[in-house]
Amino acid sequence: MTMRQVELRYNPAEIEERWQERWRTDDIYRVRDDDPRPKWYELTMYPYPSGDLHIGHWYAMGPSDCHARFRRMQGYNVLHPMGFDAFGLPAENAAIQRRIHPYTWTMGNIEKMRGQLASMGPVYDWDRQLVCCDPEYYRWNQWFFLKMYERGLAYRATAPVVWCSSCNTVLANEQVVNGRCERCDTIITRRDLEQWFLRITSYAEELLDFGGLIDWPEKILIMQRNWIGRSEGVEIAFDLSHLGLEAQDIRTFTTRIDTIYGVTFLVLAPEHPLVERLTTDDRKAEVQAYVEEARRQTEIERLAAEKEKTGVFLGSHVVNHLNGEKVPIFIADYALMTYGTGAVMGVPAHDQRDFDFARKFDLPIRVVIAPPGWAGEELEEAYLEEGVHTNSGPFDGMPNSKGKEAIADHVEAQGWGRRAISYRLRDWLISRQRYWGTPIPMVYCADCGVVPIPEEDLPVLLPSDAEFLPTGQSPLSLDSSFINTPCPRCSGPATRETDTMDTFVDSSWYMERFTSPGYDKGPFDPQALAEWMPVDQYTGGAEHAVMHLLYARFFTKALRDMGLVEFDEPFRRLYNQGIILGEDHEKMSKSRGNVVNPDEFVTTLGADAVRCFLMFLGPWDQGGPWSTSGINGTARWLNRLWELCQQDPSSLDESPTDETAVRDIQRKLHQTIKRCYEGLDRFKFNTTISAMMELSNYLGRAWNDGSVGPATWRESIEKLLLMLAPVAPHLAEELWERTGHGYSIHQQLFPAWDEELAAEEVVTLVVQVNGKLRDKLEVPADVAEEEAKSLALASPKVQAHLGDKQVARTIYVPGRLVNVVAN
RNA sequence: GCCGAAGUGGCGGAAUGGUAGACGCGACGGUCUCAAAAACCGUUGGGGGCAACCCCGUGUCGGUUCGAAUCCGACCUUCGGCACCA
Repeated sequence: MTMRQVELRYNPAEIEERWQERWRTDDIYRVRDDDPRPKWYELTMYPYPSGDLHIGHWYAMGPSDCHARFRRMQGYNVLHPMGFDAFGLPAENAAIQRRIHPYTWTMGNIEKMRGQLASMGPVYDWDRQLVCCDPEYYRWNQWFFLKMYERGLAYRATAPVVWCSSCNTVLANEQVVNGRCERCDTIITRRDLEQWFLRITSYAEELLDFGGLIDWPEKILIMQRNWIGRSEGVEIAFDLSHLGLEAQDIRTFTTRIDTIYGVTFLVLAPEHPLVERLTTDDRKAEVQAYVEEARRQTEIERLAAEKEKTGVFLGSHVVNHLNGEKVPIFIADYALMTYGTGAVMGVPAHDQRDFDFARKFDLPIRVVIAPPGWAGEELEEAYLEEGVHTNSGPFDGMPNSKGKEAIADHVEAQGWGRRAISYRLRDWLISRQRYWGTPIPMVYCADCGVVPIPEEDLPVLLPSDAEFLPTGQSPLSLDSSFINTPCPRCSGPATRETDTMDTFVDSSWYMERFTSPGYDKGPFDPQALAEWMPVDQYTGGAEHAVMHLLYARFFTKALRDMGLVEFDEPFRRLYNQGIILGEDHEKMSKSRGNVVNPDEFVTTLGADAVRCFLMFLGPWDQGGPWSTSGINGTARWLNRLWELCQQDPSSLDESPTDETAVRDIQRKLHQTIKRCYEGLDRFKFNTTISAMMELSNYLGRAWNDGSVGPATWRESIEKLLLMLAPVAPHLAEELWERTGHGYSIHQQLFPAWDEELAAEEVVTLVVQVNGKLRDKLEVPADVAEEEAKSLALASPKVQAHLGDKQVARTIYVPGRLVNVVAN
């Protein structure tokens, strides 16, 4: 395929490099905390330093840089910083595979990416760069951890954790995708380990309150709401006292207490602590086999398309307090130990899963909520709708919506249970069996137990001489000089925690660190924090809808309760850009061979052309396919601007005779300013650029006609360049200089528009007959209704279409349309 | 299965109750050139007509309205997210 390419009249590489150098030496993007202008903090999610700035990064960062530049031109003091999410697994894999230290690998990548980022021509103030593998950064991770530990927000627990045998690491539940490791796609297994957790669940209720957010996509709020998964119900006990065990009952959680009389069995999660005690001798072998199977099953279960219900009877029974009935106890993998109490009351008539289970095991299906017109016949499937209580003792005849409350009251009065709220959200597992992360600042002493490292001994540094084994075992756990340390409390021999923290800890507070990145008396300078936070506009991919954003919100609330910050939410507004696809409209991937390398286009067509095309290709939030011929279009436009803006207006006639042409060009100019202002304000980059293209086309025609004077021309070009500045910063600066303006265009305000100049004097009045377009009339914009209607009726075309029909009514939309309704 | 987003020319898209297809790509025709590329000018939703013009057209079917790409209902398709949540 031969690719035709624009031949530029200018050398973008030369211009861009020169201006980037100039901006750097003049420090025009330095951000000052004490600037009197109103502040605007615009943040793009910082990238992982993979070593290559791909087109996806450009798509995230180019338009957000443009938006930040627009806010500068609106007169804000804009903080738009950049840093690197520098801890994480790939560095460790590189260490294992290529014997490069993760630090060396990471810092080398950062250097390379800084160069690539700089080639975009962004407004980043590099003095504020933040790299979270820097000990001066991660010491504060450790400090926060200690603060949380003090307040009971960090705790250690044994938990069946998800294990990826390929990454050799524990995964958070949230990091498992369809039973596979999110990162490497390996099928996961399970392991029991002592882990550190952060108690995000204590903030579940507050995290559901989005009141402090201004402009977040509804979609993200829905995802977070579903993720937290609040449900109201009743925790109710089933009696075990007849068995003479130390456990007197089994507690279950239900949202359908109204169906309690329909319980015909009980299901425990296979991992439930009571399983062993409740299994009768004759069932032991079968139960044990099932438990083992279930633990292994995470591997298999997701692979089965439609899973049939499985389970095993334990041999014992519980008693339903409400009707005194004995019902059998099963274990089944559809009961999850991680949700509710790990036990489910089985109501087959009114829950589809229970229904399927009962069918499979031949258990009774008792209707307790009668469907309308039900005459006692058997159900074909679970009945989930509203109905009237039946087979429900004293509650018979009551509508179940009422019964729900009445039964809950009864249960609470009898002391069998209580109303409760259950969340799907689980605590945040932060332990990672890895080297390349923040060491968890804890020590284990034989005498004193778990002892936190004293604050003054932070940071606990990662040892630089760690050994990386090809097995992927945690280098810290093999490093005796790291592990062995005197106990901070008794000075006796002790060992360090060898786990490091999830990298989401780093990103939970980095936006605060950006306000004072060099500060060493605390995680951030309280004054700078007060000046800048919260982030006014956060942008990034929707893939972080839940985890990162929820963790950062949690951190902020926890820090607030420690008195460290004074706001409730870290990100006031959020905007998610879409995904840039390959030229074949598929997701870019090496295996598809459709990956676009931005550097090639930067070299040949310039960063401005790449920025422009990424913004032009479609609405930013929808993403869309890259197009190699499409970028030619934007390059061609910039090329035309190069020519157009440098036309010498002194050759134009000083006193143009064509007053209308002058008025028309002013109107177009002011309409364009308005459209661009509003477009940039709302991330509508594609239509903003279209508007500028329309203006430049218009100016081009005016030039050819010679219909305007030099003053109008100069004003138009000047304002066009100002509008271009956030979009194509290099070219705008170059042309600004070449048109005799003072340095720098990036310290100018965005042009204002004049509503009167933008207003149309003559409008096209659309004339319809019965809703079909029949004529167009040029009329004054302020035409009166009666005038418009009579003009419309007088139109010969309208008359022709009316024939001998009677005009029933006439609709008038001021300045737009007349619709003649006739029959 | 559930939740969410989206379906408009050959392609990316514009128009969020009032001229469907702005802007751009591609294609076609022309200018320039020995020639090509680039650049510049013009045409470009489909069908009919010599023409003025007419008919059809925004995933499908129905509805509301003087008027629907836009609002409502049902369905189909694609993409993204979550998955036994008791």
